[in-house]
Amino acid sequence: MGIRAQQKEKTRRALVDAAFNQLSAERSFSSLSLREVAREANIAPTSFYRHFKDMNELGLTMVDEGGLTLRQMMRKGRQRAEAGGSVIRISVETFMEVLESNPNVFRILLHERSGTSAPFRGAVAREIEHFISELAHYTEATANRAPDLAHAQAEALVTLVFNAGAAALDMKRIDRKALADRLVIQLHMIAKGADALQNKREQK
Amino acid sequence: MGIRAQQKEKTRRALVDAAFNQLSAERSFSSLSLREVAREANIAPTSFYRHFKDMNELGLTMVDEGGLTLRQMMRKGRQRAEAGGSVIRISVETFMEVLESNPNVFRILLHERSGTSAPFRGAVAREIEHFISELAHYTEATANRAPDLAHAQAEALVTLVFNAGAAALDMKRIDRKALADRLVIQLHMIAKGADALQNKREQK
DNA sequence: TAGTTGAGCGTACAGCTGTACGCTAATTTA
DNA sequence: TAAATTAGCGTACAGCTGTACGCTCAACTA
Repeated sequence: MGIRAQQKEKTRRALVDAAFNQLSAERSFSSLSLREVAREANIAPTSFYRHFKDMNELGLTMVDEGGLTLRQMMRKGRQRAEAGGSVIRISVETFMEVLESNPNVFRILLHERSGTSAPFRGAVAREIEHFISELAHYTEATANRAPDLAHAQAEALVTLVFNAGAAALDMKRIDRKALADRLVIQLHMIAKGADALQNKREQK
Repeated sequence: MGIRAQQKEKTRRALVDAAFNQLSAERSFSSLSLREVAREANIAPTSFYRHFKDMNELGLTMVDEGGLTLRQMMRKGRQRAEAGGSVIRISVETFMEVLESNPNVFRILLHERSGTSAPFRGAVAREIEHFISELAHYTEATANRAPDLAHAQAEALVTLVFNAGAAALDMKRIDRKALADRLVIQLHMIAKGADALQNKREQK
């Protein structure tokens, strides 16, 4: 890659990172201004346009990175689960770790599901949908679950985990522990309940 | 109440209603400006201050009204449940009805859990927490459930229902039906799972 | 090597924002 | 009835926003 393209990529990253860094409990992506992001990236406001058409396009890029993080998390979780132990507990632990090291990636996925443009919301929804069906297939295979049940189960699971994650983002470590424990219980409920529904069907 | 106080109350309502009316999938509360709200309420921007210190205070008022709606919903659900039938299905139906007739009340409770001030987020969290523990007590009483299990169950339930509600808000009616059906399945999973966990404890 | 490309900059502008200040006129109080 | 209160208004201003336009000069291409 030429010197020029290299520098361009570097600036682009600076913009994306600047945007991620400005996210916090009080600051949602949709409240960021183009100028703020450019400022944080040490770039003239007008130079922003050399990289993105507008803030929305920057946002879509960030959502894509969020999707990437989700896929990496899924892989990591599976690997750990293969080594044995409670799948639920391992999954929650993995999630909490990933959450802690990428808080702002999750802020985008968790908190930006309204108040933004339709394409943006669609992109977020698609990433999460993708994650859910990947999980559903996994459950279908390992627990021999009917497709519709597997999907409902996976969706419930992801909803609970992500919601807990959203709450955990702005908590002290000690409160997170309690939250994680309660989450494990809830996931157990779902697993047991899904088993029960599946058995009931098979008896018919 | 004097003529003066009456008129003041009327204007205040106009402001609150104006704010609610401006909410939509693309427009979150935190993106509303004081001037926009005043404009929609047919009031000079500076007159806003005769009623609220700032937008934040208006927001807190709106959250309070949201809490009121939740409590009314709970009462309505209980009444219907007493008449018999599947509690889960009745609850989902009630929720969907209330959601449909107060979409913007729910937008505040569902989508404004970040990107705003700490007091605001706290208020939203408190309303939802209140709703959860009311539900938990109900379950404790009717299903004779242990307190911690009842709370975990109620929390999971509310999380799933509210999340589904958030998704339903911007869906066509036909998609809502499918969503509601899946939600019913998920709630059944939780109920069955909670039963199973409770029984397991009692056997020990 | 000569010519082209393009990332980044500075200037400029219209449009929006929150809010300070002082006025009016209707209601309330004494 | 006279005085005090106050909801609502208009004007004004500084500070922010997105973005149009044209320049520079380092890197690339032929």
